[in-house]
This record gives sequence, structure tokens and C-alpha cells, in this order.
Amino acid sequence: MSLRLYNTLTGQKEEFTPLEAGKVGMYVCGVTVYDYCHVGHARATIVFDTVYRYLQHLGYQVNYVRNFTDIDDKIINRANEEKIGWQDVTKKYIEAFYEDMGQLNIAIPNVEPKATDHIDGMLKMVSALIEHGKAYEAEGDVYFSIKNFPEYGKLSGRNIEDMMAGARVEPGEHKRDPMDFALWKKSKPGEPSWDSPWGPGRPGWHIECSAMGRHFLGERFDIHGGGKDLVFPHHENEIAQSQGCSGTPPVKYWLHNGFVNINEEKMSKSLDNFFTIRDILKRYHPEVLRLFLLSHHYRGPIDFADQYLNDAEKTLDRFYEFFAAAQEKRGELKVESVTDANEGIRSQPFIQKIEEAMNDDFNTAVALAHMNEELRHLNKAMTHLQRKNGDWAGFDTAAATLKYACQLLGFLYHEPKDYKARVLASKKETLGLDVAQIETLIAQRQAARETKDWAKADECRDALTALGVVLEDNAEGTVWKVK
RNA sequence: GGCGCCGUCGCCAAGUGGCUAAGGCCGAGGUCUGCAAAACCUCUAUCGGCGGUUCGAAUCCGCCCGGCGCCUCCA
Repeated sequence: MSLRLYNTLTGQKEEFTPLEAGKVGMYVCGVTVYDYCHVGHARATIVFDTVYRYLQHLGYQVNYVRNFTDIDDKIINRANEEKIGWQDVTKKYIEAFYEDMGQLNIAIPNVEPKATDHIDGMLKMVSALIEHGKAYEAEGDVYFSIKNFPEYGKLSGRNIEDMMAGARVEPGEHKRDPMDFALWKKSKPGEPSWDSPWGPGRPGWHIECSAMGRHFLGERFDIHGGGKDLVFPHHENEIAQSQGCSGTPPVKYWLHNGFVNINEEKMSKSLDNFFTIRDILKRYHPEVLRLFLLSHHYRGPIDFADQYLNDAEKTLDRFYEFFAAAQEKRGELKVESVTDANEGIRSQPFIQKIEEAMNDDFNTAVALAHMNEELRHLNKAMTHLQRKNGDWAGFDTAAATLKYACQLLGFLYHEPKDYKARVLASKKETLGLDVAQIETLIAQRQAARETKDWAKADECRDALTALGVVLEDNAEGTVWKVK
């Protein structure tokens, strides 16, 4: 079975056939760097990171481009508010982006262009659009002329007449039609500006992505991704601009991820109901956030709440506990032992089930269901083999294969002990745990157990339970964790 | 107002015409254990409502109820 994906352009799932066999060109709209990223940004980034990883797993040579919008009204406003240069704003938040996304184990795209490095390409496109009669200059601004692009609206399923009726021209604009949008904006005094045939100014937002996509991936490429909120007008405008220049639709498959909601409302700055990635990572391991987001289909909405993260954390704990136990018994599980050749891992029946799920429009939720089942089977097998002292060969391969699948979805990248340590550290922080007190109680309990004073031992454990600490007695001694 | 999406077990969430409606969390019982924990086993839904199409629908159509998104910057 081959990869099928939902194309916003056609409104249905389609078989994926790249323009050039074996290769995929993919452009994903990145962030505007004027503030810290929130969980909504994390979702979009993780979703397309997963798409990227999966396409590579399938053997495609992927050219993945994800941009930074580093010139924009919001950036200028932020710079004015903080009384610093706009480049200081973008530098700061690009660094923050890398810190946050690094924590989330986002693979680095092949190219991460900044809009301001591609002004020339934008100017060329704008000039070409004017030459083709698709755009016009008006007092230093340049606008795209909607009525000269009859296909406008095909991505978002709108028609021009309906939109015209509800559209308004803002004061100070010089549009011929209300729906026309800016390709180039005349700059106000003191604002960042670049020279152009129409005087000093800066690019409109939409032309940035068109120019960067075209520069790195050509006039036509395979996949363009972004959040659902970009369908209109951003991506609609990209099509108009790019096709207006080249005469050909720029993108074969348009993919859009759903929102992150808080109490079923879209997370956004204006509603002031957002959590930044760094806020969340103070309390939860990055892989918890990733697992939570991938336990839902990427196109649907996700409601965000601590309770759901707690559920995801329990699931992730199970995986790490299994691999901790498996490594203790079997040594390091080398994924390489079954992945010397990509064909090797892909021939595994379990991976074929994962592929079947992922091939259906990246159904990570179903893939995770298979992984949970496999985890259960392997836990059972591990117990059984240990008791019977059986042949572990099949187990080793299966465990390494499961690990490969986990990593395909971007988690299980840490040593189990490091994972546990980090989770514990953040819990200690948030719950204000006194480790010395806990260890004293454990020692007292251990002493009581050695004299078989079970009442005293249980008393110690009850005290720990009250602190939120759970004990686990095993062959090596007693380990504790936070409930 | 225009366009579109969603409503599946206590909670989260797959499934969109036909095997017993995945999986996770929580809960109950059990195996193991000094007792626990972990792990494993077993159990827990007929799919918002009504009507229709069909041999057959959670899945298609219609109406209704409830929730949300885009239409302005937004992942």
C-alpha cells in the first residue's frame, strides 16, 4: 500500500506521487519571529517534522524548506515596544525558536531561509507580476489584482464575488478592488526598508513564502504545509502570486494541520489563552508534549489541558520502563542491528503495520495504538523468557524494531535513566519534594523490612505515599518515583 | 451573512458502508508480591437526536440540537 494524503486543494485523500521519482520538495510555513512559540506552533512544527521523518523512512530524498518570517508589522511593533532594533527582536526569537524546537527534537530542515535574505527574489516576482498584468503599483505600494486571477479562491473554496461583498478597504490603502492584497508596502519613516522600483519599502507577507519556495524548490514542488489558519488568505495568495509568475500551480499537495484549543477555543494571542512551549517544558518532558500531540490525527483540533498531558506522560513512562528493563536484561538495544538496510527494518511485520497506519494520511494515532499493543506483547514476552530462560533472539529484534518505530515518531531518543531523571527533576521542582526526607524514609522502611517489621515498613510507605511518592521493590533494591 | 469542521465507553481518541467499534487513562476482579508497585490476564460503549437510502450505516442523505474554525494578523 502506498502513501495517501489529504490534499486541501481537492478536499480528498490522494495517492502521493512525487513530481520526480524518489524525491520530495516540501515547504512549510515557519514562524514570524516576534515572540516565544506557543503550543500551537509546536503542533505545526511537530506534525511536519513527523511528515518529514516518515517520507525519509519511505526512502524519499526530501528537500525540506522551513522559513522564518523576519520582517513584519508585529516585529516592528515589538521592536518599538522594547525600544530595540527590529533585528534584535528577530535574532532573539530565532534563538528562542531553536532552543524550544531543539528540546522537542525537531529535525533540522535542509534549508531555513529568512525572508530578509530573499528580498531580491521577491522584487523580481513583484516586477514579473506587474509585467504580466497581475499587479499594479499605487503610490509606492504594489497590489496583486485579484480580478486578473480567475482561479483565486480555489484552495479555500471561496468565490471572489462573495468575498468582495464583505471586504473593506482600510483607510490609507490604494487598492483598486477590496480583495487585492499587498505585494510590496511603502515604508513609513523610520521603518526598515529596501530599495525597489516603486521606492523604499518592504515585502508583503505572502510574497515572502512564494519567493523562498520558488528559490529553493522551483516553480512547482510536491508538498506545502502549514496551519489551517493559513489556508486563507496566505496560501491562497501564494498560489495567486506563484502561478501568476510561472503560469503553473506551484504546489501539488497542500497539507494543513488543525489547531490546539484551550477549552475548545483556538489558542491565540488575542484570546490570551496560550501556553508557550517553554512554560510547558518546565513541567513536562518534551517527548510528553510530542506524544500527546501525535496521539491525535494531525488535521483535527486538539484540546489542550494538563490532564491530557498527564495521560500522555503515563504512556511514555511505560515505554521507557520497558526499554529500561529490556536493556538491563539484554544490553543496549541497537536499532542498527535490524536497520543496516532500510529494507531490513521495513520488512518487519510490525513496521508494515506502522506503515499501513502512516500511509493513511499520517495516522499517528493508529500507529501509536499498534505500538502500545506491541509494547504489551513484548512485556509479556520478556517476563516469559526470563522465567523460562528462553531464546531471546526474536525478542531483541522485536524490541529494537519497536524502538525504531518510536523514534520514527520522534520520541524515545533518551536513555531511560536520563528520561527518568529529567521527569523527576521537574516534579521535584513543581511539587517541592524533599529528596533527603524521602531517602530517609526509604532507608527506615528498608531497615524495618529486614527485621520483618511489616507494620513499621508500611508506616514508612504510607508517609511516602502521602508525599506523592510511589515505591517499587525489585531485585536490586527499592526505587521510587513520583505518582 | 458566506464557506467549512466536529459531536464515538467516566476522560482522551482511531474508525467514515459489512469481520467481535483500535489504542491510552481511570475503575473492578485476578496472577505475582510480606503487603504493595510495576508487568501481565479478564471485564466495562452500538456511536448527539429524529427520519430516510441500503440486504446491511457510527460510517451516505435530510432535518434538528450542541460545539468550533476561517472570512483581519495568526501554526
